[in-house]
Amino acid sequence: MIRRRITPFYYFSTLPLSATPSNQQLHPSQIFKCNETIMRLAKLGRVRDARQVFDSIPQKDSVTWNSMISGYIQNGFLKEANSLFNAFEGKNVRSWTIMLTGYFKYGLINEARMVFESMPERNIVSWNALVSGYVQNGDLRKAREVFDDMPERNVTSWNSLMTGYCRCGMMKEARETFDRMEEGLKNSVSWMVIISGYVEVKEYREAWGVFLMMLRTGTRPSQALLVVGLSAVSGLNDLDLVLSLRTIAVKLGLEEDVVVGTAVLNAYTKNGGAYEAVKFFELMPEKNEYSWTTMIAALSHWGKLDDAVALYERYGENDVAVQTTMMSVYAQKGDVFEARRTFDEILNPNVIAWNAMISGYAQNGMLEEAKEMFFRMPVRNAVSWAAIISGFVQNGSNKGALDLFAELLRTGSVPNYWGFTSALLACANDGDIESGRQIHSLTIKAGAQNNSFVGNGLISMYAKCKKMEDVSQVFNTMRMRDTVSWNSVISGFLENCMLDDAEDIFKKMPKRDVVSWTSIISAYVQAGQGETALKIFLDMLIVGIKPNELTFTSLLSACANLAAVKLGQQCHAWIFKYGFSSCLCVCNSLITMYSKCGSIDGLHVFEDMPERDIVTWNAVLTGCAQNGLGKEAVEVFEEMEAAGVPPNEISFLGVLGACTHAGLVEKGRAYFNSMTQDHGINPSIYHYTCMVNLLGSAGLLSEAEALIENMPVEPDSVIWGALLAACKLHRDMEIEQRVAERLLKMGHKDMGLTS
DNA sequence: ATAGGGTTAG
Repeated sequence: MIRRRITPFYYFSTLPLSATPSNQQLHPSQIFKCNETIMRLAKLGRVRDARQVFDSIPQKDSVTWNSMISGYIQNGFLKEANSLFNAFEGKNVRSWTIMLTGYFKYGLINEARMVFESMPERNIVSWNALVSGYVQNGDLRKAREVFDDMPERNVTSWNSLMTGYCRCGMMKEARETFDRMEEGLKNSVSWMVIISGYVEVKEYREAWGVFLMMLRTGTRPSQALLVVGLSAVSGLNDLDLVLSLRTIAVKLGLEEDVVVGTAVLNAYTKNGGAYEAVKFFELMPEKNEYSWTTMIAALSHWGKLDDAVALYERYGENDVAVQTTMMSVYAQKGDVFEARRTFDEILNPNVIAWNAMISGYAQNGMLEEAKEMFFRMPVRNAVSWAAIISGFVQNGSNKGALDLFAELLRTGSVPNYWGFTSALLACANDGDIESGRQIHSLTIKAGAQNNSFVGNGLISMYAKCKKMEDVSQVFNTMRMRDTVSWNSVISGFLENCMLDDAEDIFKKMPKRDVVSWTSIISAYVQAGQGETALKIFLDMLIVGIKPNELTFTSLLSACANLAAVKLGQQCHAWIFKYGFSSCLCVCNSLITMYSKCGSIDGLHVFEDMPERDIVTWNAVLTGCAQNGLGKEAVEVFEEMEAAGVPPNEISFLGVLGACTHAGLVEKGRAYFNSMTQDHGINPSIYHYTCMVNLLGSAGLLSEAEALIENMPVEPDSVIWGALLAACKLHRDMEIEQRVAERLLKMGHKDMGLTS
């Protein structure tokens, strides 16, 4: 919102207005200046001031009238625009065209069409405005109809139609239109529309192909085209291409240009060129808020949160985009108060900033605060809905999410597809088929059922509720079926243990992506068919799909279960090749795989890791313990504590097992006691079983028996079995007798074989 | 008066 102020004198200082009686003649150049003032004021949102100038002009020309009408339209005053239009006796084609675009701008398609029909004369610009109006309102059929009916067409007509196809993701039609254009007719906008259209639908190869085509025609790329080319390259994962575009930029004298520079920076960050990006950023001769935002956001995406903070402190200025990025950095660090402080520093927070704050709270489990912000924010959009509802879903409060969804319905708002998708996710998680069906019918009422996101949400919801007939029904009637839809059906079948059906769909789908391949691979891993999983993985490499971290995690778990260390090593090589050797979860799986295969190579992985989490430490710890390296495991545990990583339940299971192997009874006791005392973790039955093993193997059988008798959890057959085995080992007939009786009572006759 | 262009929230 732009606040209206009293018009300062200097706006009129060039005009003789205040001193001039309104009937005095103005020189044409003075009228020209007045007209300019009207346009400038309208652009600033100061329509009333513009109107004052308008009224004070004694002889208005057609530009004066048209500027004022257009000024009203720009600021949403359609009624005023219309009455001025009606009052204007000398209206010309331009006046009519302004009204036409005005009605289209606010979605009043019928009114716009009526203006067009009543026009006394039309030129090519009015026809183009009609095409573009339909395009902007998403009515491609009408746009095409008008385009075909036009008496003549120029480059703008063609570009408008193409823009329409691109906005609807109809790239085939867009390309046909582009190819139908005469070579000489194409201008830089035509190239831009088609290239950015491909980028929009993530068809970066195609986008880059067209860019190269353009270079071959000898077209000299403008600054904007270079930027679009860079955005195409940013999806291709090829740093050499970035370099080649930089070379072109140098040739065009645009290498120092901030906008081009920021696009280069962005391309580096999106292509995994972390080193290049940082170097380029530091050497940029001019940086603006866009450059800083891009660099900080990239650091944040790479998980280098502290570097992001450091860079922000270097920036030292206030800019909404930079601050918004920082809010999400702080939220990711778990420092939600710093995020809030940053938000409070923003002078005029926009929707994006509000949304960042909402999801920041939601990410940190502060749902009440998120909700408070949500209801307090001045303008809500699609993301606000998604943020708050999915915040509730992520915090396990599916009911809360659905209540919120209902509350939003009560406010009379019609949810958009993001709102629907989040609500459907809540139903899916909750297995709430009733609400799911209700939302399904709401999507149809709202005309959102053809949206691919909504459709995919419906598929997942029905799949989670085990309603596979409904899954098929939704899938078969979907208009916009994308790879995600196919993938959702596959994972639906897999969740319902229908591996054959899943494979059937996998074979039928037109375009398989990483997710499709990975889900089918992990399905075979989970079904215990590691060899098949590996075979499918090889097929995936052959067809040229780049695996992701999840693919490798699944694969490694297959290797681990097969104890196939050779294959595991082969995976390790692939992981290097595809650049996942620093990925936390992949490294964690590698460690687990090596230790389950009885190899110590996991320790090398561990040593080279740039960052470690609790899972990493536990993997090494239990790996050592399971491979008989009891002493080493204890060392790892101590190292972990020294590194400031608080141990969890699993760490204690590992270290207690290690103590048993190494015969460290005292140490084991101390760790067991520190669990509750120092870490506030209540020992589970498994921890007690570890203790029984520890005491039992040391021959402290009565102490072990007492421990079982006095523990706060119900003993099971496993823990008694452990004690029984220890009794047999140490030939303690008395306790063995008692334990055997206990086991017999529990209905287990031969527990001596366990443990 | 009609067509296009770098960053940020999920």
